[in-house]
Amino acid sequence: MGRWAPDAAGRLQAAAVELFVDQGFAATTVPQIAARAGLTTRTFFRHYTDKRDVLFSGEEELPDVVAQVFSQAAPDLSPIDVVMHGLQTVIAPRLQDHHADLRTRRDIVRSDKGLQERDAYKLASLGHAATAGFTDRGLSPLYAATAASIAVGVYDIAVNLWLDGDGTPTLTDAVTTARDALELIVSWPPMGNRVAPGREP
Amino acid sequence: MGRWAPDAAGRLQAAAVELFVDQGFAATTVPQIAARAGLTTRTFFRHYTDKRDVLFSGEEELPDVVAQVFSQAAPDLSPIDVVMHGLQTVIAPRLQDHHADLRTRRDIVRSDKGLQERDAYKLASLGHAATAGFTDRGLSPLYAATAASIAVGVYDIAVNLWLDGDGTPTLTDAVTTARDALELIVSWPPMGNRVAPGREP
DNA sequence: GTCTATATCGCGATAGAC
DNA sequence: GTCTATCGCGATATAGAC
Repeated sequence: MGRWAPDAAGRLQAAAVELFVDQGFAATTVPQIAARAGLTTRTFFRHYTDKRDVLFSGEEELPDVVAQVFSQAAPDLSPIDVVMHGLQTVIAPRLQDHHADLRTRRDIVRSDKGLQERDAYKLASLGHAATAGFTDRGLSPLYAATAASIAVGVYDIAVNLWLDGDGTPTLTDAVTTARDALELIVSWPPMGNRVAPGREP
Repeated sequence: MGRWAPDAAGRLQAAAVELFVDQGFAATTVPQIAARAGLTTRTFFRHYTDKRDVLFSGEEELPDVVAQVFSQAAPDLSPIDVVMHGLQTVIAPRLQDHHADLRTRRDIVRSDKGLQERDAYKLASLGHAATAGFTDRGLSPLYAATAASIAVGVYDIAVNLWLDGDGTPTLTDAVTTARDALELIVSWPPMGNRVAPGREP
């Protein structure tokens, strides 16, 4: 392509993030974004379905990535180990080099309710993909949904834990931390069997 | 009797649901909804912040309900038991008489991506409220977020399980079923090679 | 209640790339 | 030529301002 400057989508995204950081998401209009990228409003909407979408590009692949995780996981792994295997070997490597960008993105998302909605939806979509993957492995709908819910929870908590810090510990470490927390909460000693009452393990 | 027919919000909601079922969410305009309720577009937006909001009224109270759950729970309950106690004694009773309406609503929500986004956001908001509740009980941020994630997962899975059926088994039964599934998945006997090193079973 | 900004999208035209 | 990305115009509806 020669008539047009290359990577229109990328330029639009860069322009959008700059403007969002600078003047806020709500105060930024699509015409502003398009103008800064040297394009028209109409072209913006050809690359992104709406104004929020510019912050979520690249995440449409995630369902495919999830499918890839399940196709690679050994058939005799426990559901939790499938989750851990997928997060450690496929998801974490995709994110770990973008700590700063992801943190900037998280700050923008947190500033606007509409973006938080889209973010929550993307997480739920991940869950649906995981449910399908577990169903393919032979789990019942109930167990598949449960395992997927755990997967989404561990992923979300781990990523946010990782973004709260400066990148170390790594996302891989955070995933393990989140899984350990999950197992601890689920196996929290009932009040009758508690050895050391009142102590948070 | 005043100058206006009573329960404008209720009439708007009823009109909206009828139109959504009839012609779909996207194809229904706010002026249509308002006209069917005998009101103006402006009045619609005085009662609901946007077109989607008409399907989510009554859920703003949920964070308050969650706070109520935590204030009522015995201080020595395990996190999971707090979740179970809250779902069984506070949440389930509020929903159990609206099986048919909630199912209609779920069908509408599933028909539109924007509604699914709002739905996912509401669930995430519940999670934030639960995180705050667990933090108030003295849990660390990590454990509070983990317990809240479990709470949201059990709630979501239980409600959908309940709505998949005809109302029996009850929502209370579904909550127990969801918790049992969670414990089974988490304690699934390990069978394969571990990806993450250093874990003691 | 009225007025208006602006998000969103359909349609036809255009300008190079192959 | 055909294909694809872009442009320009315009229409509609949401949503908020006055």
